[in-house]
Amino acid sequence: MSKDRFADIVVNRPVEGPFTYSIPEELEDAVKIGSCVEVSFGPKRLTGYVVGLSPDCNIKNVKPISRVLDRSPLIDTHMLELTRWLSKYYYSTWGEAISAAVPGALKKSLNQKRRVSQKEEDIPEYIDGSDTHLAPTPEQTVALDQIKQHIDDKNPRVFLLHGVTGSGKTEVYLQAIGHALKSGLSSIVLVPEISLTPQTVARFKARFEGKIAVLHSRLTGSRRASEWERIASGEPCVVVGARSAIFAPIKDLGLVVVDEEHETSYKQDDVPRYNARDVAIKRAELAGAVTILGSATPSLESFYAAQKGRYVLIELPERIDSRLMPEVEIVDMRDELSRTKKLHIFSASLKSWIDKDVAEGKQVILFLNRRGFSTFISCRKCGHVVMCKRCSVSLTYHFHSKKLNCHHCNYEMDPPDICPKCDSSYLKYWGIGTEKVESEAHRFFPGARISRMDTDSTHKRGTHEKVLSKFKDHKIDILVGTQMIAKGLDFPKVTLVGVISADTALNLPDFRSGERTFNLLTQVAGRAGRSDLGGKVIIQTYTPGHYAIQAARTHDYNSFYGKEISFRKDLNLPPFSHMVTLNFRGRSEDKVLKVSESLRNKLERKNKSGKIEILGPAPAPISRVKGTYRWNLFLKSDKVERITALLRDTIGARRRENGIIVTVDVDPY
DNA sequence: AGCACGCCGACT
DNA sequence: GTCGGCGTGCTC
Repeated sequence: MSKDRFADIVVNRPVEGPFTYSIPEELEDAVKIGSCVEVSFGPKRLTGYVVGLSPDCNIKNVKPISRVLDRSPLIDTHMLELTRWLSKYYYSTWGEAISAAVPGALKKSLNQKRRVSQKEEDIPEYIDGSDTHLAPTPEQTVALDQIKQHIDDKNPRVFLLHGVTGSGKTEVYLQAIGHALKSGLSSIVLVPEISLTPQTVARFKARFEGKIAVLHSRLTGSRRASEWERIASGEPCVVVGARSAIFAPIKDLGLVVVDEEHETSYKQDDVPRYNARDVAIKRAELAGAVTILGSATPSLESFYAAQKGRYVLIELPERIDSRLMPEVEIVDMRDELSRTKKLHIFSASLKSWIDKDVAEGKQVILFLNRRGFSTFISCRKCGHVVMCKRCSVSLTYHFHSKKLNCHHCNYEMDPPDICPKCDSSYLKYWGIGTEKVESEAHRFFPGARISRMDTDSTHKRGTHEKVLSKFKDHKIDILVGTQMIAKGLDFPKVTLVGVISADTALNLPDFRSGERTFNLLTQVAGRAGRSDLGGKVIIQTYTPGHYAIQAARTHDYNSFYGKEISFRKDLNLPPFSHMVTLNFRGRSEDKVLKVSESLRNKLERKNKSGKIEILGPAPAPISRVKGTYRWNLFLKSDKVERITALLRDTIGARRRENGIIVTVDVDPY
């Protein structure tokens, strides 16, 4: 066999490769498939990845590889295959996909001296002591038997574990992971970034001491690199991490767990715009590993796949301790308005429940999905609304800073005394945010100890933890907050959760608003009644009849799913189709519109089979941000590949069209 | 993505 | 006559 003297290399740029470079003799032994190398690319020196080797090439002016950056390849052939798939599916280049899969810090630390990794003599053996486990319920036993069998058979099935908080999903994960470890197989556990807390990690560490590797986005560079290398060493282990942990360099993968699979934080918002849940399924498929998706409120996509038999559905219907679900009361704020002739933040029912619970020494959470004091100010004479100069959104009044603030570009200004349009002095502050809820709570419940938690209140480091621990110690009676307080927190003395308005999420211009609202309400409601004290949830809304709200009241996922899926079917929305969003951005709205229209026409002409539905251009939900205009095209089809093929044929890897920035988002979330 | 090249409008 | 706008094309 002749020597491989040339290497195919991809780079982290939006250019389709690979590009061929020659291998200098002195690098012959070091350049392998998966190697990370430095090459001169045009006028620049870039990091590239070797994706192929060959003895000859037919390109005239081949440049040599400058140097090799790693000792042994960072990426194995499985990871090459996965990133190749990812780049095709999510419409990025291969180099960009590989770059997303290899942590940046690792690339930098490659050439630094390595410390000899510490010997880990004190690792206790994996304890399979069933004494530390809760006795499995019949549902758990059935689920586990199936999962274990599939792990043993290297059968890459996807299991959808549907169960409320406390139904024992984590126990199923832990035992499945334990089973994989016994066979020498590693696991990856994906959790949403916000859930990657010391408490979560501790739960896994307690069971698999010494075998846990944590990949957190806030790990320092060297720490991240050392975790990466430890995983790559090949010892069976359990990787716990957020989105990018799906690329952990595990050798023998037996199981991938995606907890809270419906979470939007699994979607990366820059190139490559992948969804870690779907990458997880693909990775498991390539490795012959089992995937477990877990959620109390599965995404429509996943539940539909389970209904169709593509995934195995496992229902864990009861709370493991058979505690009752909290009672949910819906308050129709229209009645409230016509009865009192005034707009109150707290309905009569919510107010009396807060009074009662605080008096009884219990705790209350008040939830509102919106920061600030007043969400907009407008003129009573001419109707003018004070807007951000650069964005198409109203400015929110913040009480503590006494400023108007744009929630999109963070622009800040002093509130005007007179209407900027007609000079009248009849400016009225409208709309409620968490600040207003907090101040009204002080007014209505003067004896109570009240705190607020949202991104405004927790800017200073540590404030977040301080408020939470004060709440835990019951030094706070009423906690007001945004979704920040909706996730996973377990406060046994919280007996009442008030949702100030369920309508903020419901009225967003997005086909997933119903799903988001149901998820959010279910999540928030789960904060109440986590002890024998019981729980009560009060949801205030102007649209009490909406099925997302009604289903949240009865804790009935199936009823929600039934309504939502028929709506999706009627409009041919996911999961009945795949969607790709094209976003056009530029300083001239005229040009943005022209470019998007001309691309629409081009796509229309090439869409000969008519199997792709093209919608738009339509202004983006926030049509102007920081002075740039944004318009969208929506492409729908049965298969993503049909759409991306059409795009490759029209715009290729180009991300700019006549000076307008074009971004492609596959399966937007 | 950068960056060079190249072709038409308003300036010393 | 040229300076410079951005539209187009290339990177092994």
